Amino acid sequence: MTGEPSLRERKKRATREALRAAALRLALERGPENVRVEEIAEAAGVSPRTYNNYFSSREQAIVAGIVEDRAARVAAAVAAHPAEGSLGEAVVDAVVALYGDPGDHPRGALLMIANSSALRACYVETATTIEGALAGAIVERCRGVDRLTARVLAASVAAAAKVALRQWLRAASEVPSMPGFVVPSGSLPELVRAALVPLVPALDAAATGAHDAAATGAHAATNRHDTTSVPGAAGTRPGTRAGATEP
Amino acid sequence: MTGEPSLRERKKRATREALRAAALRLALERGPENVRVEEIAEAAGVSPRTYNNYFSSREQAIVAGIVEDRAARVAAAVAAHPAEGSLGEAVVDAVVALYGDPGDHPRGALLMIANSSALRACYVETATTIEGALAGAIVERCRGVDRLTARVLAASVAAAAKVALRQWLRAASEVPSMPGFVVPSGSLPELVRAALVPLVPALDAAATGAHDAAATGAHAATNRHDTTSVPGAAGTRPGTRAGATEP
DNA sequence: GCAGAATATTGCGTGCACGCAAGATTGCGT
DNA sequence: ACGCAATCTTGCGTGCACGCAATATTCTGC
Repeated sequence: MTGEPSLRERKKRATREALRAAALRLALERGPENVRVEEIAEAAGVSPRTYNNYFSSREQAIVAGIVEDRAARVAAAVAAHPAEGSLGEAVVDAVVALYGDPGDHPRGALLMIANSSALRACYVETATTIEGALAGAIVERCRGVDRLTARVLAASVAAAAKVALRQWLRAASEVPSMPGFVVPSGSLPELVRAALVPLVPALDAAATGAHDAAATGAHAATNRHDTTSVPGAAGTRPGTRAGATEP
Repeated sequence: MTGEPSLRERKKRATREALRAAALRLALERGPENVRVEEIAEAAGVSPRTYNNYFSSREQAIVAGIVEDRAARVAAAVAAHPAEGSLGEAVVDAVVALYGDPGDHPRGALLMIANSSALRACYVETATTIEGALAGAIVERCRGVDRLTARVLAASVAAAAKVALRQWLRAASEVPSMPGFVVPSGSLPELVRAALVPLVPALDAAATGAHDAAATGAHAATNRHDTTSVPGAAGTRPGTRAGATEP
């Protein structure tokens, strides 16, 4: 499925990986605030300018390793879920699994992220990565669902994940003594699941509404609203991500 | 209700307003890319450094006028909605009204925003402004709903609004001839409503689940999913604090 | 292989966001 | 009215993101 790895493609992957690794290593060694992009670039053997061709901010490279292939994984997890289950189950389980499996995280990485305000923001923001793939997986699983609806649901799921992440990271940041030194505690997967549960009705309703009357489950959430009466819904592209705005 | 506007407060409002107005005026006159923060600051009679004490990016000042008091307005709209209606209705109507009423927009403002990639991103991002207020309005309307659930629903609504905004802005940007000159067309309120509809089941389910069995509306969307029957779904971690905006 | 198209890398210049530490301004208690 | 505390403004310095154009590298048809 994944086509040929051309020379160019491999090189790009390699430099990206090198930058990512160097950024994480340096950040862990010297603290995230004491590492400059020039140093990351040098450690990876490219020019500083090239760095910004791969990552649009200093923090992205550091965080990139933790969240490398979220999009692909969540899509696969949704697709892999038994077709008998409801859409809500599938999506919730898939996303929970995403945050349940601690990839190859160097143990101090999450701790470092939790302690840096900039890294926290960047890390939370990466939850949006899954939007496109998740929307695709939803339409793939239940054909007939509106493209717009799928995108909305995917965006909602990502937003819920962001809320969970924020909550998790903040939970420990409010420790009275020792401000500025955060130790994330509690079960992140459970928190993510709890955050996603409120969206299950919406997911199931969309699924049953699209799948036609005889839906998977006997419990069709009655969806009175006709989701197809929309003027213009065109193809979509991921678009560019950029700066952080202050809540 | 609102206390006395102290001198300091008035001055801050004034300079903020001056910056906002100057930014919008200059951007409309000379095009958004041909305005530097130094000029905005000068036009407002403050130092360039002060500008960044009020707005964290160049685009924010330009967009600020269009979306000034979204948070307060949406909260008021939700609260003002007849209590007999469902939560979903209330929230959808409130948000649709937000984007339906074209405040005092100078007519070319939205057009300019639609044509500038940076401004588009910033404008779309402002949808998150409503999150906090909306979450507060939800818990205010239906007591007993989880703080976390309210935050998730609010975030989902904001995310849906963002999807709608993106779609709306993109709809015209894909005009074959004349790329780079966008004319947003179609009914934004309708698009927003369409984007929010898929979330109605989730909103109503949360409301009925929290409010106890006897739901508000006669036509309660039947939803069997008990939002509280999930391990750790409801009042899970003892750290669930709703509250202030995040720095 | 080779020429040319396509694409990636790099250096340079510019504007910008923001931490920091004075200096100016306002708020408040006495 | 006075002085102290709180807060805002400002200048300065630093690092950073990114457009642009030149250069190097890879791809493609022949």
